[in-house]
Formats: sequence, C-alpha cells, structure tokens
Amino acid sequence: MGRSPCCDKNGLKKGPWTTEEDHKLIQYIQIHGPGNWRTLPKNAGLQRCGKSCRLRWTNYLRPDIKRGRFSFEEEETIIQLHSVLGNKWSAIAARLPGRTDNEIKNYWNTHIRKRLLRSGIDPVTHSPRLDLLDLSSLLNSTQFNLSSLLGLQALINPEIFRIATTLLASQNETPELLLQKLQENQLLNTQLQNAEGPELLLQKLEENQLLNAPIQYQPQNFQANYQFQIQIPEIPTFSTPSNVPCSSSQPMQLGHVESYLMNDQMLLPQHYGYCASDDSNFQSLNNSSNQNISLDSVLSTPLSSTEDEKESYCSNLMKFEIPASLNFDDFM
DNA sequence: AAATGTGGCAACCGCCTGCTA
DNA sequence: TTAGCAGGCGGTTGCCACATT
Repeated sequence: MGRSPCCDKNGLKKGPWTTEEDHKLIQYIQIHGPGNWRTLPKNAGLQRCGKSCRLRWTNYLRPDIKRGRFSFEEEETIIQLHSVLGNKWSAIAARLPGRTDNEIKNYWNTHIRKRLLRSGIDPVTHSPRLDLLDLSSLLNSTQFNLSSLLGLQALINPEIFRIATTLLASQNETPELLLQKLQENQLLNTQLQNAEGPELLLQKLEENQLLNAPIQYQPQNFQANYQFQIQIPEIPTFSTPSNVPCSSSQPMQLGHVESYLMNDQMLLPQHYGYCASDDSNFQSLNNSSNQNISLDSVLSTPLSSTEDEKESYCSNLMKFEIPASLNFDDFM
C-alpha cells in the first residue's frame, strides 16, 4: 500500500495566515528545518495542512525572500527567461535569487504582460501581434497555415516576410498572377504596368534582385521548377538563429523560408537570443556590424527608468540577434 | 460620501510526477 | 508491481486597498 494520508483535511483552517500562525511556523522551522510537511502542522501546533504550510513558507516566510518592487534588471531577466522558458515560473524563479515563482507569476500577469501588450507584443509568443501586421498577402494565399507563421514573422523583417510569403504563395500560379500579387503588395521597385508576358516578368524580377539570374523562361516548367531567391541587400535588421541556413551576407533561399514555414523546424519564439551580460547562461553579442539595439546599451540606461523607457525596451527586445552558441539545454 | 471599478497579491485548487510502503 | 501519497507546479480565485465616478 501507499503512504498514509498527509493530514485529515476536515477541520483544517484555510484562508489568510495570522501572525500567530506565522510565528509558530517560523519557530518550528528554525528548530527542525523545512521538510516533512506531512507531520509539520501537527508538530508545530498548526491547524493547517502541510501543503498550506509549505506554500506559506516558500512564498512568504522564507528568510531569503526579497520583498519590494522588481528592479529593471529583474524585469528584463524575467522577460528574457520567459521568452525561452514560457510559463515555467519555478525555472524562472530559480534564476532570480530571492524571488518566488508565485511572486514572478503575479508580477508577470499584473505588470509585464500588460506592458508587452501595450507595446504590440504578444506576451505568449513574444512576437509582434498578428492583428497589427499587414497580412494581406498571406490572406490571399491558400497554401499557408497561418498558425505556423506565428513564430517566424517575428524574426524576419516584415518587408522580407511579405516578399517571401507572396512569392511562395505564387509558386503554383501563373506568372501573370504572380506579377499581379507583387504589384498589389508593392514589392517591386520598378513599374511593371507595361509588363508583357512571363519573359518580361522574369527580367523585371531579376532587375529587382528577387530571383536567381539568369534563368531561361520555359513556359512548361515555370510553375513547377522555378527557384525563387530573395536578396536582402537593404534590409536594416534581419536576425536569424544559428540553425537557420542563411545569413545577412547570403541570400535567403525561398526553399528555406518554405521549409521553416511548413515543417516542424519552424522557428519558435523561444529561439530568441538575448545578451544579459551578467548571466552566464546568455552570451554577449558583438553587434558592431548591425543596427540592432544591444541589451548592454539598454542596461546602461538609468535604473530609474520611466514606463515609456521600459515599453521602448520591450519593443526593442524583438530586434536582438541570436547567439550562435546559445545552449538551450542550460535552461531546461 | 457612497458606489463602483481596478490593481495587486496571497492563497487555494487541481493536476502531474516521483517516491514509497 | 502498484496503489496512493507528498511535493511541486501553473492556473485561478478572492480579498483588500486604492482610484474613479
């Protein structure tokens, strides 16, 4: 048989703890130490169940608990860890000395979550909210599973994302339809109003560096075999994790976009990288060659930051690069 | 001044996992 | 081997204080 019940739940007190109960619990634990919550209430003279005693101790009475407002650094850490760990409050609390999982959870729900929402960031996915984006090109497509895009659209510049999705959606369509969509979405720099036929379309696409060139137009295999390539020469910020087979110096093949959109290797919001320099679990990044706002620069701002500054910071969170050596096993 | 709304947070609930008799 | 409990965890509730109408 199993263990005997920890306590008889009948007649046990519930609700807020009195100072007298707190004193009893503290006194008992100071002598005997925490643990053995099954017998603790009886031995300590408390009309509580062991579970209630454990929660009261771990969430409130523990001497190493840090009370008071969360600092800016703590808030940053929570946001960063949440983007990796999700609602694993205990895991987050383990990296915030003096804070309990319950406290962090409450702070997230009452403060951080609202701030992220005000900044247009989905607090669950840590991505810009879909309802704030221009999704016209996606909505025109029947090939996309929109839910699979949730993680990717945060990591790709919206302009690139629109180009990729439009081209991808048009792979099985006629060149005329593709041309129409590109024009509708204003994805080509040059005027194509006078474009006549697929040959000219290819030429214009090549001029706009959207395609691998040169490729001979063959009407019979255009739809099935054409390899689109997206050049990203003028995209100011384009961050990708190390496991994505492309970089800012290499063209991103549409096939890569497609594979990440369509299969289980899709980028997840948890793959965001941050550079919390004080935490050995994070890697400091060399941002000298890009325009991203580094966390170091954010950290250098006065600690008595305003709410607006915090909101600005939350928005900038979406622009960080992914450290190549980030080991996610460290967080799990 | 009273009623109502809102925010913050301690505590509870219920589920899951691992342990143990 | 397995039933059942302790401990741990995330989600939710309810109370209290303060703000607003």
